[in-house]
Amino acid sequence: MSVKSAKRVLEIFEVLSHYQQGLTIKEISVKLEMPQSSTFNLLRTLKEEGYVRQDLQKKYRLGEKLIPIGTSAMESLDIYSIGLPYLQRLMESVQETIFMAVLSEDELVYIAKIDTNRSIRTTAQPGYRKPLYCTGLGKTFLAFMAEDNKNQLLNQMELKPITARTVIERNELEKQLKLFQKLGYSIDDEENEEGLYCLAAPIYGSNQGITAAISVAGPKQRMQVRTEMIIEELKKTARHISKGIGYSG
Amino acid sequence: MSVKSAKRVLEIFEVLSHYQQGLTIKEISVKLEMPQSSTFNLLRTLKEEGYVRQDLQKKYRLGEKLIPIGTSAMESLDIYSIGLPYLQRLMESVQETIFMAVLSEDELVYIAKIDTNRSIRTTAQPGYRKPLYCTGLGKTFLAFMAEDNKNQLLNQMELKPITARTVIERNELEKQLKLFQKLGYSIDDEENEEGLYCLAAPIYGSNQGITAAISVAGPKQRMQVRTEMIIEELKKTARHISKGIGYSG
DNA sequence: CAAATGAAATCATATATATGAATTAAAATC
DNA sequence: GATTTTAATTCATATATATGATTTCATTTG
Repeated sequence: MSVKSAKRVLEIFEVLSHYQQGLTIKEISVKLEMPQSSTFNLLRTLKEEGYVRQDLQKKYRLGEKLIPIGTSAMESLDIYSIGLPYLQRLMESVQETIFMAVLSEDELVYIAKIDTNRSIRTTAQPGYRKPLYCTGLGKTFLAFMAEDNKNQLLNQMELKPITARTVIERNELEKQLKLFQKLGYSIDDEENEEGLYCLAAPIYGSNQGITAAISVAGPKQRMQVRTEMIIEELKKTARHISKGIGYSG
Repeated sequence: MSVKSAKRVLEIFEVLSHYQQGLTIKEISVKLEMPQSSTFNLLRTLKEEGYVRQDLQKKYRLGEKLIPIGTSAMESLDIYSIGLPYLQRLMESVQETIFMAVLSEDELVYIAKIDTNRSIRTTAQPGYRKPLYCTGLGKTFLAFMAEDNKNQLLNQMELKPITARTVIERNELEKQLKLFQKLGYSIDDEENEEGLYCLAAPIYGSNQGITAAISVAGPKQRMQVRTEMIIEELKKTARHISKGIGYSG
C-alpha cells in the first residue's frame, strides 16, 4: 500500500508546478479531488518546511527549498556528469546547439543544453518538460524503447498540432518511428518549433535499454546542408556516452 | 499539527539531495531516525511516482520528477522573471559575472548567473546552495534583514574557514555587517573562493524587507580597479529591480 | 561457503491522519 | 455598508497509517 499523504504531497507539487501564478487551497482541493481540510493540513506542513509559500494574494506556490532539490536530482543522474564533456565536444565539432534529455513518465525532461555562439531561439531549457511525439528527443525514446512500453505510451497520448508540421496521425508517427529505428537516429523537422530542425540519437545504459537521448538542433537550412556529418558525429557521441555509463551492447 | 508522513517525505528529499551517490533504506532510516518499515513504505510510494529511483546498487536517489518541479519553483519567483533583464544589462555595463540569490532557511540559493565572455571559475551555479557567512550575497542577507532574525541565524551558524580569508570570528563578522548596512552593499574578498571578489546589494520586495540579493563577481584585481563604478551600477540595478517587484520604500 | 548485512514483506495494534460539519474570515456584489 | 458568496480554518471522531517484531530472500564479506 502506498502512503496516502505522501502521494498527496507529490500531487500538490505536480499541480503547483503547472500553475506558477499560484493556486488557492480551494483550487488545489478541487483539482486533486481531496477535502479542503486535508489540503489545508498538508499545505501548512509544506509551508512550514519551505516547500511551498504563499504569494501576496495568499495563493500557494512552490517553495524555494525545491530549487536545490531539483538541481540535485539532475546532478544525481550518472548520465549528467558523464555526458556533459562529450556534449561539449559534439557542440564544438558541429557548431550547433546540443540537448540531452531523460524520460519522466510520458514526457521528456531536458537535463542539458550546450549553446553555440551562433545561438538559436528555442523554448527548450534544462529542467523543462516536453511531450514525446513532437520532438526529436521524444521520438527517439519512442523509437528505441521496448515495443510494449511504446504502445502503452502512444495509446494514452494525444497528438495535438504544435506547428504546421507536427505529426498528428498515429500511423504516420509509427511509420516514422520504425524508420528511425532502422536509421539509428530521429528527425524533428520543425514539428515543435518553427524553423528548428533536430537530429537525435539514443543513449543506452547498463540495463541495455535507452537511458537518455541527445540531439543537435539548429535552423533548418543550416542543418540540412551538413546532415550527414552531423549524424555521424551525433551517433559517435551517443556511442561514447553509452559506453561511458556502462552499456556493453 | 503537521502531517507526519508529509514531513518525512520532505526530510527524505532533503537528505537524498546531500547524497547524490544514493543511500540505502537503512541509511535513510538511521539518518532520519525513523523505523525501517516506515521508511520502506514511504520510499515505495515515492518510487512509484518517480520522485525517487533506485540506482544499479539499489541505492535510493532523487527521481527525475523533481527536476522540472525545481525549475518551476525557481521560475515561480517573481524576482526571477522581473530581475533577469536587469541583470543582463548590469553584466553588459560592468562586464563581470552577475549572480542573484534568495534566502532558504539558513542558506542562500542561487537563482541566476549571467556569464560574461571573459568567464571566471566559480562553483556557484543556479540551484546551488551556499552558507551565508562566507559569501557576498549571504552577508547581504544577514546585513539587511531584521536584527532578531539575523541574530537567530548567527547563533546557530558555525563559521568554518573555507579559504584563508574567510571571516571566522563572530565579532569581526558582525562588525562587517554593520559596515555593509551603512554602505548599502557587501563585500566578499576571497572568503569563499580563492581569487574571487564579489560586491553584492540587497533587493527589497513589497513587504518592505530584503527579498533577494544580487552580486557582481570577478577576479580580485580586475574588480578592484573599477570598484566605484561597479558599486554604482550594482546599487542602481538593485533599486530598479526592487521597484519592479513592488518595493515602495 | 558460512556469516553478516541489508532489502522486502507481513502482521496486529497503537497512533496519527483524514474527514465532514461547523465556524470564521475575506471578498465580491448590491 | 449590508448581504451574499467564497475561501480558510477548526474540531471531534471514524479511518488510515506507522510501528516493532518477525520472516524471507538476496547480496556482500570474510
